[in-house]
Amino acid sequence: MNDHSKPTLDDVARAAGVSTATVSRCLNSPDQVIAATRLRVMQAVETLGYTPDFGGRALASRRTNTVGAIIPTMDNAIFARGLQSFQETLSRFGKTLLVASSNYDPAREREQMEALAGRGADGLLLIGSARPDMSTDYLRRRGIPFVRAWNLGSGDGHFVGFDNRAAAAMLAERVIAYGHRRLSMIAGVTQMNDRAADRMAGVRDAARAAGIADADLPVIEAAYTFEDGARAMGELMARTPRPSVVMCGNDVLAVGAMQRARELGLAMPADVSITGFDDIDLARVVTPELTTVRVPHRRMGEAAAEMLIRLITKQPVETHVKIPTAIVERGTLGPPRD
Amino acid sequence: MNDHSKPTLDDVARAAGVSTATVSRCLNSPDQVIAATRLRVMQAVETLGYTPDFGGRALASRRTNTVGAIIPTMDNAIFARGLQSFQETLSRFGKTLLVASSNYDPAREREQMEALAGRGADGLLLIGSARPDMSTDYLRRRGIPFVRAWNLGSGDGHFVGFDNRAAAAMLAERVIAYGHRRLSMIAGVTQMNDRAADRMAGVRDAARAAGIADADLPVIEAAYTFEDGARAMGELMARTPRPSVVMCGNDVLAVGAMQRARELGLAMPADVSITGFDDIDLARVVTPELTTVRVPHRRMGEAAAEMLIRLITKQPVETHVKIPTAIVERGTLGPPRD
DNA sequence: CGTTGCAATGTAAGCGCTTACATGGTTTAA
DNA sequence: TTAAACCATGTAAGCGCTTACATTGCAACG
Repeated sequence: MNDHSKPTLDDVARAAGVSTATVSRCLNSPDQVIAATRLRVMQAVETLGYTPDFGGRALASRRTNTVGAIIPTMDNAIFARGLQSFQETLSRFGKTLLVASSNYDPAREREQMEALAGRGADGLLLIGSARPDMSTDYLRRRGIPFVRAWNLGSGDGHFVGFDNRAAAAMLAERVIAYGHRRLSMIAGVTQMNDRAADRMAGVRDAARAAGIADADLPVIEAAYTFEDGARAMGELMARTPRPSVVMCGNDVLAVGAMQRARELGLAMPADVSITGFDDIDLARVVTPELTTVRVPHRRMGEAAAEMLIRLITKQPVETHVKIPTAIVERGTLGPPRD
Repeated sequence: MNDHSKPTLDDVARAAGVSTATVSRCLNSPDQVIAATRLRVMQAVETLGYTPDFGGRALASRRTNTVGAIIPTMDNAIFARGLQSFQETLSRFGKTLLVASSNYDPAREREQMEALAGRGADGLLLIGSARPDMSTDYLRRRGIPFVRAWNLGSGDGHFVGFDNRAAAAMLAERVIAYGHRRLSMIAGVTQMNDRAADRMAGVRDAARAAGIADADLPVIEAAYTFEDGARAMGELMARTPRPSVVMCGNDVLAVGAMQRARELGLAMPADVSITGFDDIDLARVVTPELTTVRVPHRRMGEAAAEMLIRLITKQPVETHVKIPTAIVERGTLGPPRD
């Protein structure tokens, strides 16, 4: 207590007049220790302000009850919701979540994998499947189970996600059904991001099926801030002929685009229609409310957690869990003016 | 490699034909090892897919280069920006950030403290200073330095933040200067949240100074989602006489309030003025753009990181760093109709 | 009353790493 | 030529914990 370095199991044992084994048992399986002893030990723990050292514990017991998640960015709401329920589900199973972010950079993601593996993560959650094989090989070699979420990979491994391509195509079909022929798209950066790439591919699929020429579907890739969306919108609106609709790779970009549209004095959807993807809270906050694709993030987070736990405990498990999506029509999509 | 359990230092040493000490040196102070040996070791590391075990390393070296942050919630953007620059600054100093969230619950915060302490955090970032003394005592007893951010405490310890009370008062003065006399407020939950409490106190200060009766400043506390803000707005607008301005404890609540105002067919600022606090990205995305208080989150994050590092390395350090705030007038504040 | 069995506790061997110290080989200076 | 100095590497002792196994004490049984 007056000693200024942190107390150890040994200190507690000495204070309580028992062996370190007994203290350890008190903490980990209290019913193996008789009540009187337990009380004495707990009191010692309390007065010394003892907290077990995680490193020592992990080293000795060879398990950590920790799982890691590596997300591209914490800087927007896209992953927040899903991660939250991932974490809630995990904690129902007594696991702790460690979150790291990769900034959409595969090299950084790999570093984070090593950091989490080194910290003893029992399993990992990754976003999407666009990454060097080296990275997943590393996890396989270390025997660390992982699930990939937010999209549906085709190969080996475990996925819980949705069909970004089909959902985007469906939305594009709806757009086309409104009579739009001069489409355009603000996609997320597609490199090393299969969600963005799939959404772009889906829109292209639908356009092609409707006989729309590539020239009538200009695509600009933009990073993940309002700013980026706004900038792309500016470029798109400067084109002639001007697109009558701007389909965005996610809601953040869409809101950025709306911002710019307003600055340009363009009414939505009369002058230009805009669509998003994800249906985050933001979508219902802007005026008019955003037409977008609803993705059940909470459900996906839960499913991912359950899958990962089954993997860790070596229970039988599905490899591909598909989460359904739905188009939510609100105020930013309407027929073109002409 | 074909062994399915993770490789250890020993495996690498054996593969490279050196001792574990040499491998360790290769990893931690490569210049102490001759190039030829180093190359051999690094190759072994590579082919085995070795990653040092953090627990073992921490145990042996008694340092972790890890700092922890406990934030109330990841669910909204209020802390994201500041945390991001906190983390960037930290990583410039070779430290890793572990983030935990407390859900605004002091007991949960305490648990997280213990979890992070157990994981060997060299220091901690906490938000605000409303928490049981027991919690900070615990950190002091373990000798773990911590800084509190987002507000300015008056007591002992280290703080980097801004004067929530003065800033809120200043904004309220501005509101009053526009001619408003029937104020109202949607505050964050003030219990165990000094930011929310201070902002409320600030508004009250200004109202009192202007001779506005308490009855003309109804206050509703709301949690931290759009929904909560909208609900509170509904209640406020149902009162008679109806307040001419709604000052919100943060931008998220303000945006929720705007949403409800719109549903009620109220024009802003003609029918009702609304103000926020924080100036997160969201504030410039709504229509009209939100009048709010700008808080330099990035700067605060940096300052907090620097302070914490000085604390950890036992360099001299200021105890109270005040970050300035500014009112940003945009479109949601105007004179009252009458 | 001597066994047996069991429950509570102690003993001690590591878990994977770092590092003080020991060792041996090579260079340098006298 | 030899001692001193130095460098690269090895040896081995722990860091704080868990846990298999050993020990103890006591109740229950024949």
